Amino acid sequence: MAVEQRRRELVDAAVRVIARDGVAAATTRAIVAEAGMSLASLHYAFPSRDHLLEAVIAEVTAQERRAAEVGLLPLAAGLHAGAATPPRLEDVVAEGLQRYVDLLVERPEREQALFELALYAMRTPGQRAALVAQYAVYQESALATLAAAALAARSRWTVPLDRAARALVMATEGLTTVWLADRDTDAARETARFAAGALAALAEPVPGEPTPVGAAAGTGTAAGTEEDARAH
Amino acid sequence: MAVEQRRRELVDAAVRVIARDGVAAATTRAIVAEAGMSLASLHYAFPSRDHLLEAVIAEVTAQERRAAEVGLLPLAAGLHAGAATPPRLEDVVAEGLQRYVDLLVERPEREQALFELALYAMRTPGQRAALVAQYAVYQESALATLAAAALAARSRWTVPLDRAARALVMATEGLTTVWLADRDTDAARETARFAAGALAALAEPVPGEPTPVGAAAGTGTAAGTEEDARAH
DNA sequence: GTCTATACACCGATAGAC
DNA sequence: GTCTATCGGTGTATAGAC
Repeated sequence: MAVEQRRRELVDAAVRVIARDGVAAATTRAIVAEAGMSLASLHYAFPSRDHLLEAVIAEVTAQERRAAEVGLLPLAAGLHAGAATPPRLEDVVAEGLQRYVDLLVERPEREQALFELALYAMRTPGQRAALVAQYAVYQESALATLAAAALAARSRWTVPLDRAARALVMATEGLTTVWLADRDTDAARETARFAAGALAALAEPVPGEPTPVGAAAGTGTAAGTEEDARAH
Repeated sequence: MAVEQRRRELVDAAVRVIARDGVAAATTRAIVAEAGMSLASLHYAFPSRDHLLEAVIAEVTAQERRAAEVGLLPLAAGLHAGAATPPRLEDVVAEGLQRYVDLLVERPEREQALFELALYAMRTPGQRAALVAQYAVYQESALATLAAAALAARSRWTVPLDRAARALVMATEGLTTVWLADRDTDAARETARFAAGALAALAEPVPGEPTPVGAAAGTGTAAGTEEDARAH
């Protein structure tokens, strides 16, 4: 087997173990058992466990990026469709955050694993770069999402977009942390709506465009917005 | 030595080790070395490492509660002083969040340790109760702080207070997570101000009271607000 | 390249002398 | 109550046969 292929399989196996049992349980033995190979193969493909985990962080970061890009597609599609009365920005953002909560409730292990990996990276000297890259992806995704959302709602941001994006990342991280602790989904949805309103207040309608009248909730066209903003 | 005293010393030692080196490094041996006692003493005072860590979580939770109560004092003092023109609620909340950022920048190990303990509790079956208690304290502290802040700013909340409190907890957790990852203090302060504005929008001035005119920033009387909201 | 076997350190927990 | 000494298990990493 090619070394590259073996590396990929090991990383995938490590991702599964970490999601299921946590970083602490992701021992070299547990990972090779999951991958169905021998212990020595791991040290042939990677010089150490830390190097393998570094590759794991890079891989999940890349996955987040892909998920964010895919998540933007339905939003872009919604742009072409409804040219008459655009949805309210608050509703677009809220819909996206609700989608994110769906994702969170559906696969909490993934979010928890991402947190554990981030904390592991904070404690491990050589992993800071990987950690920074991870959050840079969150920030970029949030930025792209907010830009697309404003376009869909015929609005423009009244603050520098990176500031709004950072606020969205903060909200998503906070939402995740608290939900992981108390598992109160209803409360999380409420808080998500609050965050959407707060973010939407940072934008204004573009003049000379058709403005949304009333609550344009449920148009459905602009769905799928922020599962990407943080994607996980 | 009394067993109770020994337990206290072990818990304190464990807190120091965890803050310095993380939960994974808080082995029984590392803890007793920090406490300056023998390995057997730990198992005399606690039946297992997990039981000790449970006591650790309870202890830091109690510390958070005390920190929150102490943090409310200056706010209450500010109430008596400035009866003329109350500060704007947004400024009161912002000031408190800035204080929290100060705390975060000053002692990041503590915040990181709290996250690690929370994740440990999520993974360990018998520790869910301790985890829920931890976040209940955050929620209570946020609630008390927002109530006091509204009083100081002669305002009243237009949404159920527990909803606003949860939003504050979310903001604080998100602020912490992102800052721990990227260490961008300026961005954190900016985001904190955004969160303060968003929260203040959930309240309105109490009619028949003197309303604040202009930006009443820098009165200083209502300082020390939310280091308590999440306290850590 | 891939395996088995193993080195060596450290883990949580306990036995048993004092 | 407190200690030293040690058990059984598991961790990462490697040696060496194939």
